[in-house]
Amino acid sequence: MARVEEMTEESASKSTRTRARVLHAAARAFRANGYASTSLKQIADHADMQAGSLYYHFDNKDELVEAVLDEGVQGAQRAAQDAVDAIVDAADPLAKIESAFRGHLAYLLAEADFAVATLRMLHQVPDAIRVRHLRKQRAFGRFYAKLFAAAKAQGQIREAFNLSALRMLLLGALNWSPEWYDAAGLSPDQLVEQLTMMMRSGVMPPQREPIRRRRQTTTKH
Amino acid sequence: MARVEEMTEESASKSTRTRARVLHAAARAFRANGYASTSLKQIADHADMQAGSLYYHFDNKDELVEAVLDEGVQGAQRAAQDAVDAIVDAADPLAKIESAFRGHLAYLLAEADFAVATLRMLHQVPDAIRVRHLRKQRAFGRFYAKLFAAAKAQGQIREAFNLSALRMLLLGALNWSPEWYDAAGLSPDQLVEQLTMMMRSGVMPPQREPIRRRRQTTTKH
DNA sequence: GCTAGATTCTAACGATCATTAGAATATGTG
DNA sequence: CACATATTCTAATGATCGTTAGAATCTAGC
Repeated sequence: MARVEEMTEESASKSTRTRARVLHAAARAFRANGYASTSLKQIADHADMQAGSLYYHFDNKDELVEAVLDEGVQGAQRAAQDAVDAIVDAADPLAKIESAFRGHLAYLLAEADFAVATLRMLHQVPDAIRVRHLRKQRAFGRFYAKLFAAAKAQGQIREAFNLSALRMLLLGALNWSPEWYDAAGLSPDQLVEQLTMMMRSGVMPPQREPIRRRRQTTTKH
Repeated sequence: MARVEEMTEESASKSTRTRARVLHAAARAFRANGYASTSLKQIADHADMQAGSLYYHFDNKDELVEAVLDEGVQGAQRAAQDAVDAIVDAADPLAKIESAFRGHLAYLLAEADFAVATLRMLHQVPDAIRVRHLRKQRAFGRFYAKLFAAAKAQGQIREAFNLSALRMLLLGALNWSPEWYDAAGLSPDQLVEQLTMMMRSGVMPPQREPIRRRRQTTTKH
């Protein structure tokens, strides 16, 4: 339950610190190879132990992977929540969403082992684990849903938008970014700025004539 | 090389048709369980054969998974390309992008076994396969890059946008949608409309005063 | 430094799985 | 029908891996 970062501090007992070391090793290995093709030996190698010794800290592979999943989703949620709490301007809900995105993406890119492993392994883990994990992910979804509902209530999102679809599209853009992000280009905050710039006002330059609405585009025949 | 749909036609030889059946079975199994934890027995069950018989059509598991990956990326690219070719209005590059999105997403949701298996397995397959697959994916990326470059050249995308980041964010939104899409809500085309509506003009209602630009939002302390 | 408890290691087990060789069967053609 | 070829099946092999039990080692408090 405690945060992984806390578990690595000196004050923690040896057992707790070793457990955290194993967890990081597991996250790294799971991120690289997925669930099934990551062997306990690989994890143990990363953690400087023998495979059998892992069983002193975790009952089995499933419990280990579930701990990684938990940290991945809860870490992202914590990062987004903290970023929202830092926004004081209650009159600008869109700014809260943008701040959540910044915190969220910063976690995705910084703690990429946990975050990416979590996103990638969802469909590889045993059913019981996936069901429990999806519950936690939906809680995270509700957190964002509230932010979007508030923005719409304040008139910052047009009626034409389906809030659920809009939210999932934007979160998809975020969640996918670790797959291609390369620091050589933009910083994480600059990347979020690209996303929020589009979200707020779109990509097109300001136009004089009313925006051309098109339901169906011209097609050949 | 031939399209999978063609391989199921009566005209094709028995071997070719069986190969297509195996490919579909593999896509379904790989989508559900990922690469490593999908056994050849599971694939064979879906295809009504014995595991050993698969080897008459494929040299090994790797060749089978690579065929699935190929179909997944090439099918999506074909769908997007065909949709673009159907647009006649060369003066509206954004309309081409939107049409590509429609074709692309339609494939993602319709041929979900291949498309989703491909997206999910990228990081689970052996290195050599992943390297080859990434090459094909980058070709698909260049296809979209040209569309975006044309839109910017025509002044449909503001200078402030980083074309590469914008493209990857939007494709991320698309690629992620099979993870949550549920036909109960919007149709695929309606979903793309939500995305393109945001892309063109953003979520905010038209405003009298100039759009408030904010690089940094107010934070506590 | 002795001792009990905590932690890690070693060595084996049983299960699963990709792969293979050869036997068995199906198919199309004369 | 007969035969060659194409296709599928059966059964076994070897490798990998999660898991376990018990021995070995380390650690903290007296």
